[in-house]
Amino acid sequence: MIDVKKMCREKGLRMTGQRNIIADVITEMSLNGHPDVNEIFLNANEKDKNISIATVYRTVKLFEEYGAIEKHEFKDGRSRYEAIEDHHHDHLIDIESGEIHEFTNEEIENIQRAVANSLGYKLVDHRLELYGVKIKKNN
Amino acid sequence: MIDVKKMCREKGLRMTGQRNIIADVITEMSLNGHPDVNEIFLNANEKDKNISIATVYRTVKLFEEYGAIEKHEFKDGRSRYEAIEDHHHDHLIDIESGEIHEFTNEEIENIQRAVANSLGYKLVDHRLELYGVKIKKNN
DNA sequence: TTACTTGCAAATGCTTTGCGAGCCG
DNA sequence: CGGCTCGCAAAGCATTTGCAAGTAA
Repeated sequence: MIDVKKMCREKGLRMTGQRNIIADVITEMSLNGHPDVNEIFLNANEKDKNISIATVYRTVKLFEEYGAIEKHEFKDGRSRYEAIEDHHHDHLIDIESGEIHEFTNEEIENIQRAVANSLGYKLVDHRLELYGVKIKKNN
Repeated sequence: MIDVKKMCREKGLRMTGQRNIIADVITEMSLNGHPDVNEIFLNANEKDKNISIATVYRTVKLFEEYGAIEKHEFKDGRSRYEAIEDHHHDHLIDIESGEIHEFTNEEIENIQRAVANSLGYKLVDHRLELYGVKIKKNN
């Protein structure tokens, strides 16, 4: 996983107290999840009462523009974020629990590129989300 | 493409004047696009001034629940709809023009199912969108 | 110092909903 | 008739933004 604070600082983003805390919170929460803005806000605000949700919105947008975090819009309506990881991956969402699993599949990536080309396009972005229910073993 | 009006009627949905018009409009517009609620509203309202946007929202939700139309939420923020087609397909969106192309790829479908299974899940839904830019021939 | 940031509250944009009137079966 | 629908306007929700005060470099 990349270092959000470091990357932003190196790219010239002014790192304020709020931004540092928000970067820490996102990094931390990315370890086991894909937090939405409100969850990020709650955690950040706990560490510094002087952080508003407007700042969280402005900051995640900046971090995303600086290529330090990634935004996802799954079917639950809100935007979720995670620190950029070293390798690209897609997601499988448990529609019963909301649990999110990551997976990588090079084959799908290749076919996507081929499909885009066959339609006369250069693939610049994509979205692949699987929605499923846990398979129960004993029945 | 399925017959929206017929399917809803057969499944017992009360077909009012407004619903019939909205069904017609969506069927028509599905022939060459993926209209959003406002576009559907503008067309429907033209045929019958007595159709409000609230009714369009309520109606597309119903049609979707009755399995007659499909809802898509691409990265442009609003919901887009299209009459259900005979064969499943995914979409490639031209990020410059907004143009939407449909494609089918059985291989990707199979891999998705396999990936879900390998994670212990039964695939019940998925979302695959490609975003690209047109390849220009002469340069 | 000086441009960039922030918190607050107001404004957005899309979508949903309460309510009383109207319509379908 | 009786419940389902409708239009209207108000309400919701997530997100954005104007502004005056505060802050990093």
